[in-house]
Amino acid sequence: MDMARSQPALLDRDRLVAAAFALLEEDGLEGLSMRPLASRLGVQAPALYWHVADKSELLGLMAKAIYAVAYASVPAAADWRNWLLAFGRALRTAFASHRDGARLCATARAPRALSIADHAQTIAAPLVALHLTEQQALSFQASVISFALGWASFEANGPMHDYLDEMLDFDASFEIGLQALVRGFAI
Amino acid sequence: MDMARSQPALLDRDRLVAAAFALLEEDGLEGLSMRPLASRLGVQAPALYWHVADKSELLGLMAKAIYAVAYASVPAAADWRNWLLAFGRALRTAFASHRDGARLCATARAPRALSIADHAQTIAAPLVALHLTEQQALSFQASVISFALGWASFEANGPMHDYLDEMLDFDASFEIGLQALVRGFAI
DNA sequence: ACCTGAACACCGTTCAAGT
DNA sequence: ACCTGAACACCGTTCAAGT
Repeated sequence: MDMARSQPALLDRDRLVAAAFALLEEDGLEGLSMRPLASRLGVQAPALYWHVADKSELLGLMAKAIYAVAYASVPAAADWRNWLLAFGRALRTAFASHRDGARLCATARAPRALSIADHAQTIAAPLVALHLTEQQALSFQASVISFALGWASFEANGPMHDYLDEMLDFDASFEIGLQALVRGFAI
Repeated sequence: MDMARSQPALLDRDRLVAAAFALLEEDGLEGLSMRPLASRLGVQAPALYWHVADKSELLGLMAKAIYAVAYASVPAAADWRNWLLAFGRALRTAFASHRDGARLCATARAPRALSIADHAQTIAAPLVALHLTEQQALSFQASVISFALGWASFEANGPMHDYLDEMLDFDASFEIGLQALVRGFAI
């Protein structure tokens, strides 16, 4: 009835996270605060706390979304090494696809997992399908994530980037490191 | 003369950074703020801005100190692979030796380097002495730092740590990743 | 069930002024 | 040269109260 209120419709976690990403893009991680986020959603700041326990939960949801994109964009692979290579590249892309994405993921506390064992299985699944044990799958994945996250952190660090840019080919060196890592895993 | 004022003596950057580390240990990265830091030094908050341009410079100095400890603790090595292995372990130890050390280093912007070329040479020196080119030295080091920083970030992430602790041996998996990485570098 | 208004206890930083 | 006092423009979060 009231078409004048063109704004909100529904305020759920998904809209909240989407608006948070938009704000992140515009103002960076330091600009991502509750009051501007609320006003972007046509609402007062305390309203956000109905949908989310606190800011750190929001950051956790954002990090989770970034990882989800990376996992989803790994194509089917012929063997576990190729899966890990594609996963590493997908992670780097996912971190770089949002302003301060790497810093966000390095800062964010992991969202409380539902069932621990279930979740581990889900994460390990694509590698277990390619004949790794669950232990190996988790261990190798942890290494690839660490490498990609650390690398993306450096790349996004302004002064560090400018400093290294003159003597380092970021794309080529990332590729060298990733391939060294994945090739070095023994089973 | 005035022994009652047992406090400050001198307020220089070194005392500032030392106090900041002490505060970090007690209250973590979110507790590291300018007013408590100042009062710990027996001074008002604005006084800090005489010694440091802003908080991000302070964080940069802290990160630099952590890296300096890691570099200094790498023993002489017989070849560049062993140097990189020792460096990777030293980094992990250095990050873990302060509460939120990894998050601090992932967040901090690099301090403005003096002379770019000089600094690169200094950093590359131990590896160049072991017969790598400066390009290789910087590239391989960047990969090892990325891996160690990313790994330490995970390890320090409370929920993530608890979640993975049941099915992952952190020490062993770090060693596997580091060795895979360093062994994989070709020259 | 979902949101507002008002408040609490903080932040980082600037700047005139003191010594 | 080094520091204080006071202020500005913010924070995250709680909580009673509204609808």
